[in-house]
Amino acid sequence: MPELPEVETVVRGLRKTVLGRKILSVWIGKSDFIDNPEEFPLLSGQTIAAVERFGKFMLLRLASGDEVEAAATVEVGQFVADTKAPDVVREYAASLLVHLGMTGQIASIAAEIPLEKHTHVSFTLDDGRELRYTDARRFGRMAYLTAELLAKEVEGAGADPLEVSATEFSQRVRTRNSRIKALLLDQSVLRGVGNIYADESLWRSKIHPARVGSKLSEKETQTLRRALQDILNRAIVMRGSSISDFLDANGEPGEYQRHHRAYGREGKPCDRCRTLIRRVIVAGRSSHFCPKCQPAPRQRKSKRSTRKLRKRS
DNA sequence: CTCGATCCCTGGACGC
DNA sequence: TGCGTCCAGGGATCGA
Repeated sequence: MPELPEVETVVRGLRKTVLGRKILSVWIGKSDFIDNPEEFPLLSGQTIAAVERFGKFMLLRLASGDEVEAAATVEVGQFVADTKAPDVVREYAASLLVHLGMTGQIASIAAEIPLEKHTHVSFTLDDGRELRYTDARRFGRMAYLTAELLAKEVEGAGADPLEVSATEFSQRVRTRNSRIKALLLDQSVLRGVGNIYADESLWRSKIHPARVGSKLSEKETQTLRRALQDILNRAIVMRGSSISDFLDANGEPGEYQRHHRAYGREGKPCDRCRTLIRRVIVAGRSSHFCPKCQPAPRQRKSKRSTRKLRKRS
């Protein structure tokens, strides 16, 4: 599932393949994952002036006519820190927002190659290729946004986990009574973290996923922040984790899944203490952790000590 | 504020 | 071979 490192990997790939390309026409198949498919014809004639990442979102910045020239000065293939994105947003009149959801893929494909079964959007480009969006489960999202709508979209977004300061991270985590796993996954707390990197960073920092944010010590909180940043950076270098069907913009898998220590390792020995990794549901998501290295919190306040087992008919 | 439940969607794993 | 069932999960939404 594409999280920050996977999205960053795709973005870097797209910068090499579609930056500066002009969109000639748009084809849409199924459109129930698109906010405003009826506006997509407006993309025709526009040029992809920049490709940016904002949390798990990708933004294809569009320019028409005069704007193209100005946009030509945008640095190519260079990492663009996105902490200032809310400001940068207004420099483009329009943007295409793309969220890969669980199974989304986007890439520049030679036009003569037949569409795949679940390709739902295809942009014809001026280099004879097509920028295609493929997404079997359609948990992804696309939207054509004016600068104004994009600003609204981005409003209230969490901090960039790679840029967040020690102070801000602490403030965002230690003032909350939610469990840390939920906080890490909450895009209004941090933008870009998903299930894999939440579990990996908690394992690294030896924090149980059900611990409550406000009950973490400052030291634990900063250990977590450093672990998260280090893991995300390493994952980016390895071009993300290929679980299920993540492929980058060149159709190639990432390598970071080989380095997972908790995620997907239920029943396997912890790399630190050999205790078997466990999987439980926290915040509605499966959470992998070492029961020894990541001790469970005392107890959570609950109305009934007996928990109801969900019945299945 | 925080929680759990539910829904969206489809492929893949598994049981029979 | 084929069918039914369950599960995965990001995010929105709703009621408690």
